[in-house]
Amino acid sequence: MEYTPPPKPQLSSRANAFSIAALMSSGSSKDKESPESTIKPLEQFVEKSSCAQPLSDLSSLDPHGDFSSSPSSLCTEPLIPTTPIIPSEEMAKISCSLETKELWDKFHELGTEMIITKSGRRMFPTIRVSFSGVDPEAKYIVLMDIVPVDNKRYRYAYHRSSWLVAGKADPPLPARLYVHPDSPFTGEQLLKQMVSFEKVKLTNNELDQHGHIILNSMHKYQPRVHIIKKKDHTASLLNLKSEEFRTFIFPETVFTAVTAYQNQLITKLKIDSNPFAKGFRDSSRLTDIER
Amino acid sequence: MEYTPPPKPQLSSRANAFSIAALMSSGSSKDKESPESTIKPLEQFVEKSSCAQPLSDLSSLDPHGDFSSSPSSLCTEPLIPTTPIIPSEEMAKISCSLETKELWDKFHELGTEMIITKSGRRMFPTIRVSFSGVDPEAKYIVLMDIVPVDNKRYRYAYHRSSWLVAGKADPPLPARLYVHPDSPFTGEQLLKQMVSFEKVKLTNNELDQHGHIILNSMHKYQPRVHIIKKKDHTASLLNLKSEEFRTFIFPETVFTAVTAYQNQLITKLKIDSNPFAKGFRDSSRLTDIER
DNA sequence: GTATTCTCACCTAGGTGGGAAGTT
DNA sequence: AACTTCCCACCTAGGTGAGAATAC
Repeated sequence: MEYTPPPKPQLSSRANAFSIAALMSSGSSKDKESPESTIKPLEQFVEKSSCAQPLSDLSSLDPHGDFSSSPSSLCTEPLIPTTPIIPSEEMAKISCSLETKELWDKFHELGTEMIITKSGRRMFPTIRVSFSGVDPEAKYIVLMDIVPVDNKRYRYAYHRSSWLVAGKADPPLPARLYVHPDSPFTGEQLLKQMVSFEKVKLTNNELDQHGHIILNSMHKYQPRVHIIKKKDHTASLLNLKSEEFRTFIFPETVFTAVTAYQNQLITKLKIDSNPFAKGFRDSSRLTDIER
Repeated sequence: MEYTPPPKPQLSSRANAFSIAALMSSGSSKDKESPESTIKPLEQFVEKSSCAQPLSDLSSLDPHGDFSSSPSSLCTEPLIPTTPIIPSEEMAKISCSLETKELWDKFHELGTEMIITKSGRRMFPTIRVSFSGVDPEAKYIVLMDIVPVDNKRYRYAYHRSSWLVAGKADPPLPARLYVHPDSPFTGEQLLKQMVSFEKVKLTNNELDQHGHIILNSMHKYQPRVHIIKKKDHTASLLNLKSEEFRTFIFPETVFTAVTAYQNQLITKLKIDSNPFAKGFRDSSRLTDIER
């Protein structure tokens, strides 16, 4: 039951918060303290997305609903953004697959929850993706963000073990991008190794200074993976328009942010599949007498 | 006594072995398995060094000899390489200081030893440097290597607690470069943050496949730090000639590679200053009775 | 009542030198 | 006799959910 990542070599990752400005100006900024004021809204990316699903279509709460009918973890279909933008022929070739799909599917069947804390909590399962169709000689920036699925707030009805709409969403929080810390990648690297977002952390602290992704508790979210082809001579935010984007969404990775697990089956699956929670597995807990 | 690095923000580092070819072709190769055959001899870099001390002058074994008379950890003097090469005006401005000088000095007084193992052992103390005089807008590759100080093999005379020459050096080993895994750096990053080589590992395994630095046991070595200004359009080994180099040597970081500590005072200083060895400090060891 | 925060035992992952055992 | 290898107890560093305490 414990989840062990497949043998494909992985790139390590380091926690890393980026503003678009820093990203574009240095090409590979590793500064951890990008000032909050320079972080630009997600929409700058969304408008250029080539594979972005209209998020209003993703609002099903039923864990056996729209998402579970998604046949594949490979996102290759160009979807219709509000302002349709056709990717270049070259970018259209790129595909991206979710390496951890099996485990995500198990969680998705139950209704995935992710803990958010003040200091930041990792996601489990981890988002790990592989790319194909990239140019081995080119350089790419790979990043992740997490966007609201709908405009609702939820609560969990323990007596019937299901999620209910509890009202309108809380005010939106500062949108943050998690640029994969090994960016920029060469296309050659992307073809050889999977990209793991294991170090990304989620927080409910609106004033977070660590660059973690800020979410509202009891709201439903969709992680997204973006890839940008980097041009060597682009060195400022102004050149952002000339970058080329693709956005990939894996519907089985949708989750509800919580400060404590609601569904006990989710707790059990986390304990059984996350190596760090091994101490809570039945066989290793001390009984009252042993203690 | 325990050494805590100063508060200046650090860049994390990841283990990383580079061939020059990979370094130059991708700009920032993160491939961990550079084929041995592509690793080029150190001399490609040495010939371009602007601050390389003639290593034959560094052969003193007496821990109170030449090195301790070195007045400063700031290496700014251009020294005379075999083929003198004048650094560009711009590169000549760069200076580099050893952030961990105080601790290195303590070890150097006793005669620093570094453990080498088959699987690779970290250095302690760690080499941590700060740069000044770099161009904030430029990109730099920062790397480290470790070169023999002389052509001798040594042994330790326990009864007199001193090192003796034991003969001629063993055959030289494949020279390896440790490119700092956060390379390339922007000049801006280098001015803000120190560069730490904490992840570099030393091995005595000539067939090492992990990219660790290979050393002969009972030989004396000098670590060196190199900085290369990276030009965006250079993308192959052929362009290496057009890169600009500076090399910095901190004589207080010279050490003898060993498979087990020889000088008990070195062991004691390691135990007292390396947090990972805390278990061996007097106060925390169990007596026979307690055990 | 519901949601959040905090501390804790219990893990993973991996860096230490000691010391026994092995090699040359 | 000198040197190397291997396993080990003991650390650092930090990721888990439980459950009590607190906040709203």
